[in-house]
Amino acid sequence: MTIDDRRLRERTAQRRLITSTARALAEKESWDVVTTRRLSAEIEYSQPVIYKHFASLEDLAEAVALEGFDELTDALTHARRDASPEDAVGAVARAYTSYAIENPALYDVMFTRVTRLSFGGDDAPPPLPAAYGELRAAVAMIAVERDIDILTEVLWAALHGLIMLGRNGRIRPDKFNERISRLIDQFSAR
Amino acid sequence: MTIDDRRLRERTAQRRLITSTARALAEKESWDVVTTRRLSAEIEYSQPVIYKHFASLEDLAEAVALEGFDELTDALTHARRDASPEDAVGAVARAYTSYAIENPALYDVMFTRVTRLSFGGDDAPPPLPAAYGELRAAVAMIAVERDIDILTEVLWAALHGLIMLGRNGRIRPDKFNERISRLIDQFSAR
DNA sequence: GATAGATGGCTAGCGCCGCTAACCACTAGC
DNA sequence: GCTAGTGGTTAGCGGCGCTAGCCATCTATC
Repeated sequence: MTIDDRRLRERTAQRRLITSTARALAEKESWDVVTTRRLSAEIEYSQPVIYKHFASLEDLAEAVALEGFDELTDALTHARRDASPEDAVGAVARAYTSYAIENPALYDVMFTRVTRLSFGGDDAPPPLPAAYGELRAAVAMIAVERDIDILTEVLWAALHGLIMLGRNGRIRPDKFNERISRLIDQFSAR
Repeated sequence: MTIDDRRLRERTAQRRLITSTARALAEKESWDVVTTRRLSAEIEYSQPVIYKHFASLEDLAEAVALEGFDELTDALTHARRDASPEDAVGAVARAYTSYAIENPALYDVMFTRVTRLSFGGDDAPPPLPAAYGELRAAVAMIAVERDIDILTEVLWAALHGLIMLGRNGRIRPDKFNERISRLIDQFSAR
């Protein structure tokens, strides 16, 4: 089966070439330029090759987004592990926003471009509940008598909102850290 | 000058026909179907007519978005006026989310599709700071010793995040009111 | 080692998109 | 009644996502 092994290896390598090139291109320029023609030029294969791996450009974006959720979960896990229980929420929140800011195009595809991915149902891809779980575990440290899930969702929404509004110039570009601190303060209260 | 008057009237009427048709079409189906061809069919004029009013489809979307900010400001103003000072933040927050949920496509174009609109600079179109001002005025009622702008920005981000995450199935579809209540509670603390 | 089939990749093209050039009918003013 | 100008049209350019159909090369069988 070594021949089939090699073929599978080559196939997955080509798939990774496509996703990583798409991601890099989006990060370097924008998702708008990630077209099948441009992408095929970047990977030095013709357009139909892309469709051997993904049924549509939307599917490709979804695959990239899932990679992002894996990475994000890793970042949150490390942040939580390296912090004391009472600082966990703050550490995780800062790790979350850092990741979003350092990978704007990726964050964009994770939360704005791809809308098919759902966190809730039983059919949710594993990386999504995993990322949520990290956030939730940190929130649990300070929840006291409050509903952990409600609190997690609200905190998450606030972080997401700060990132999105900040990105589009809807709130002042500076003062980002002040806002995060204020947010954590408010959520630690009571 | 009655002839020029009539011409101006007809011209602004046609412009309004375009923007309102675009908005209705987006709300009925999606912004994806608001193409120059489809839109021209809906308004029963040819494509180039659209370009007599707007330099690009992006400009048209921007015009629709600005209408949205005007309406949103109105909604917030009324909510604040009809509430007691201590309930103002909650009332405005609920009015904000209601407006977003009742006009999903419009909210989408205001905050996601159109990214050129900036709130901060001196060149910001009036409707934007106006909407922000309403939110800020409500927050001022409960700010006590906290920085009003920081607090407003964080609250706004949280509302925006709740709307966006809720819309894409990233947080549980029910429990929306619980989250808003939790948010207001946390921000009223201290 | 020749042959038949499967595999990986290509070219070409369909129907759409945003946007524009060029033209035409009609209106308004002298 | 002629001349401008205005409001509208048709036709087309380059680019888009996606697919049909073809070809070369590699694999497995005899």
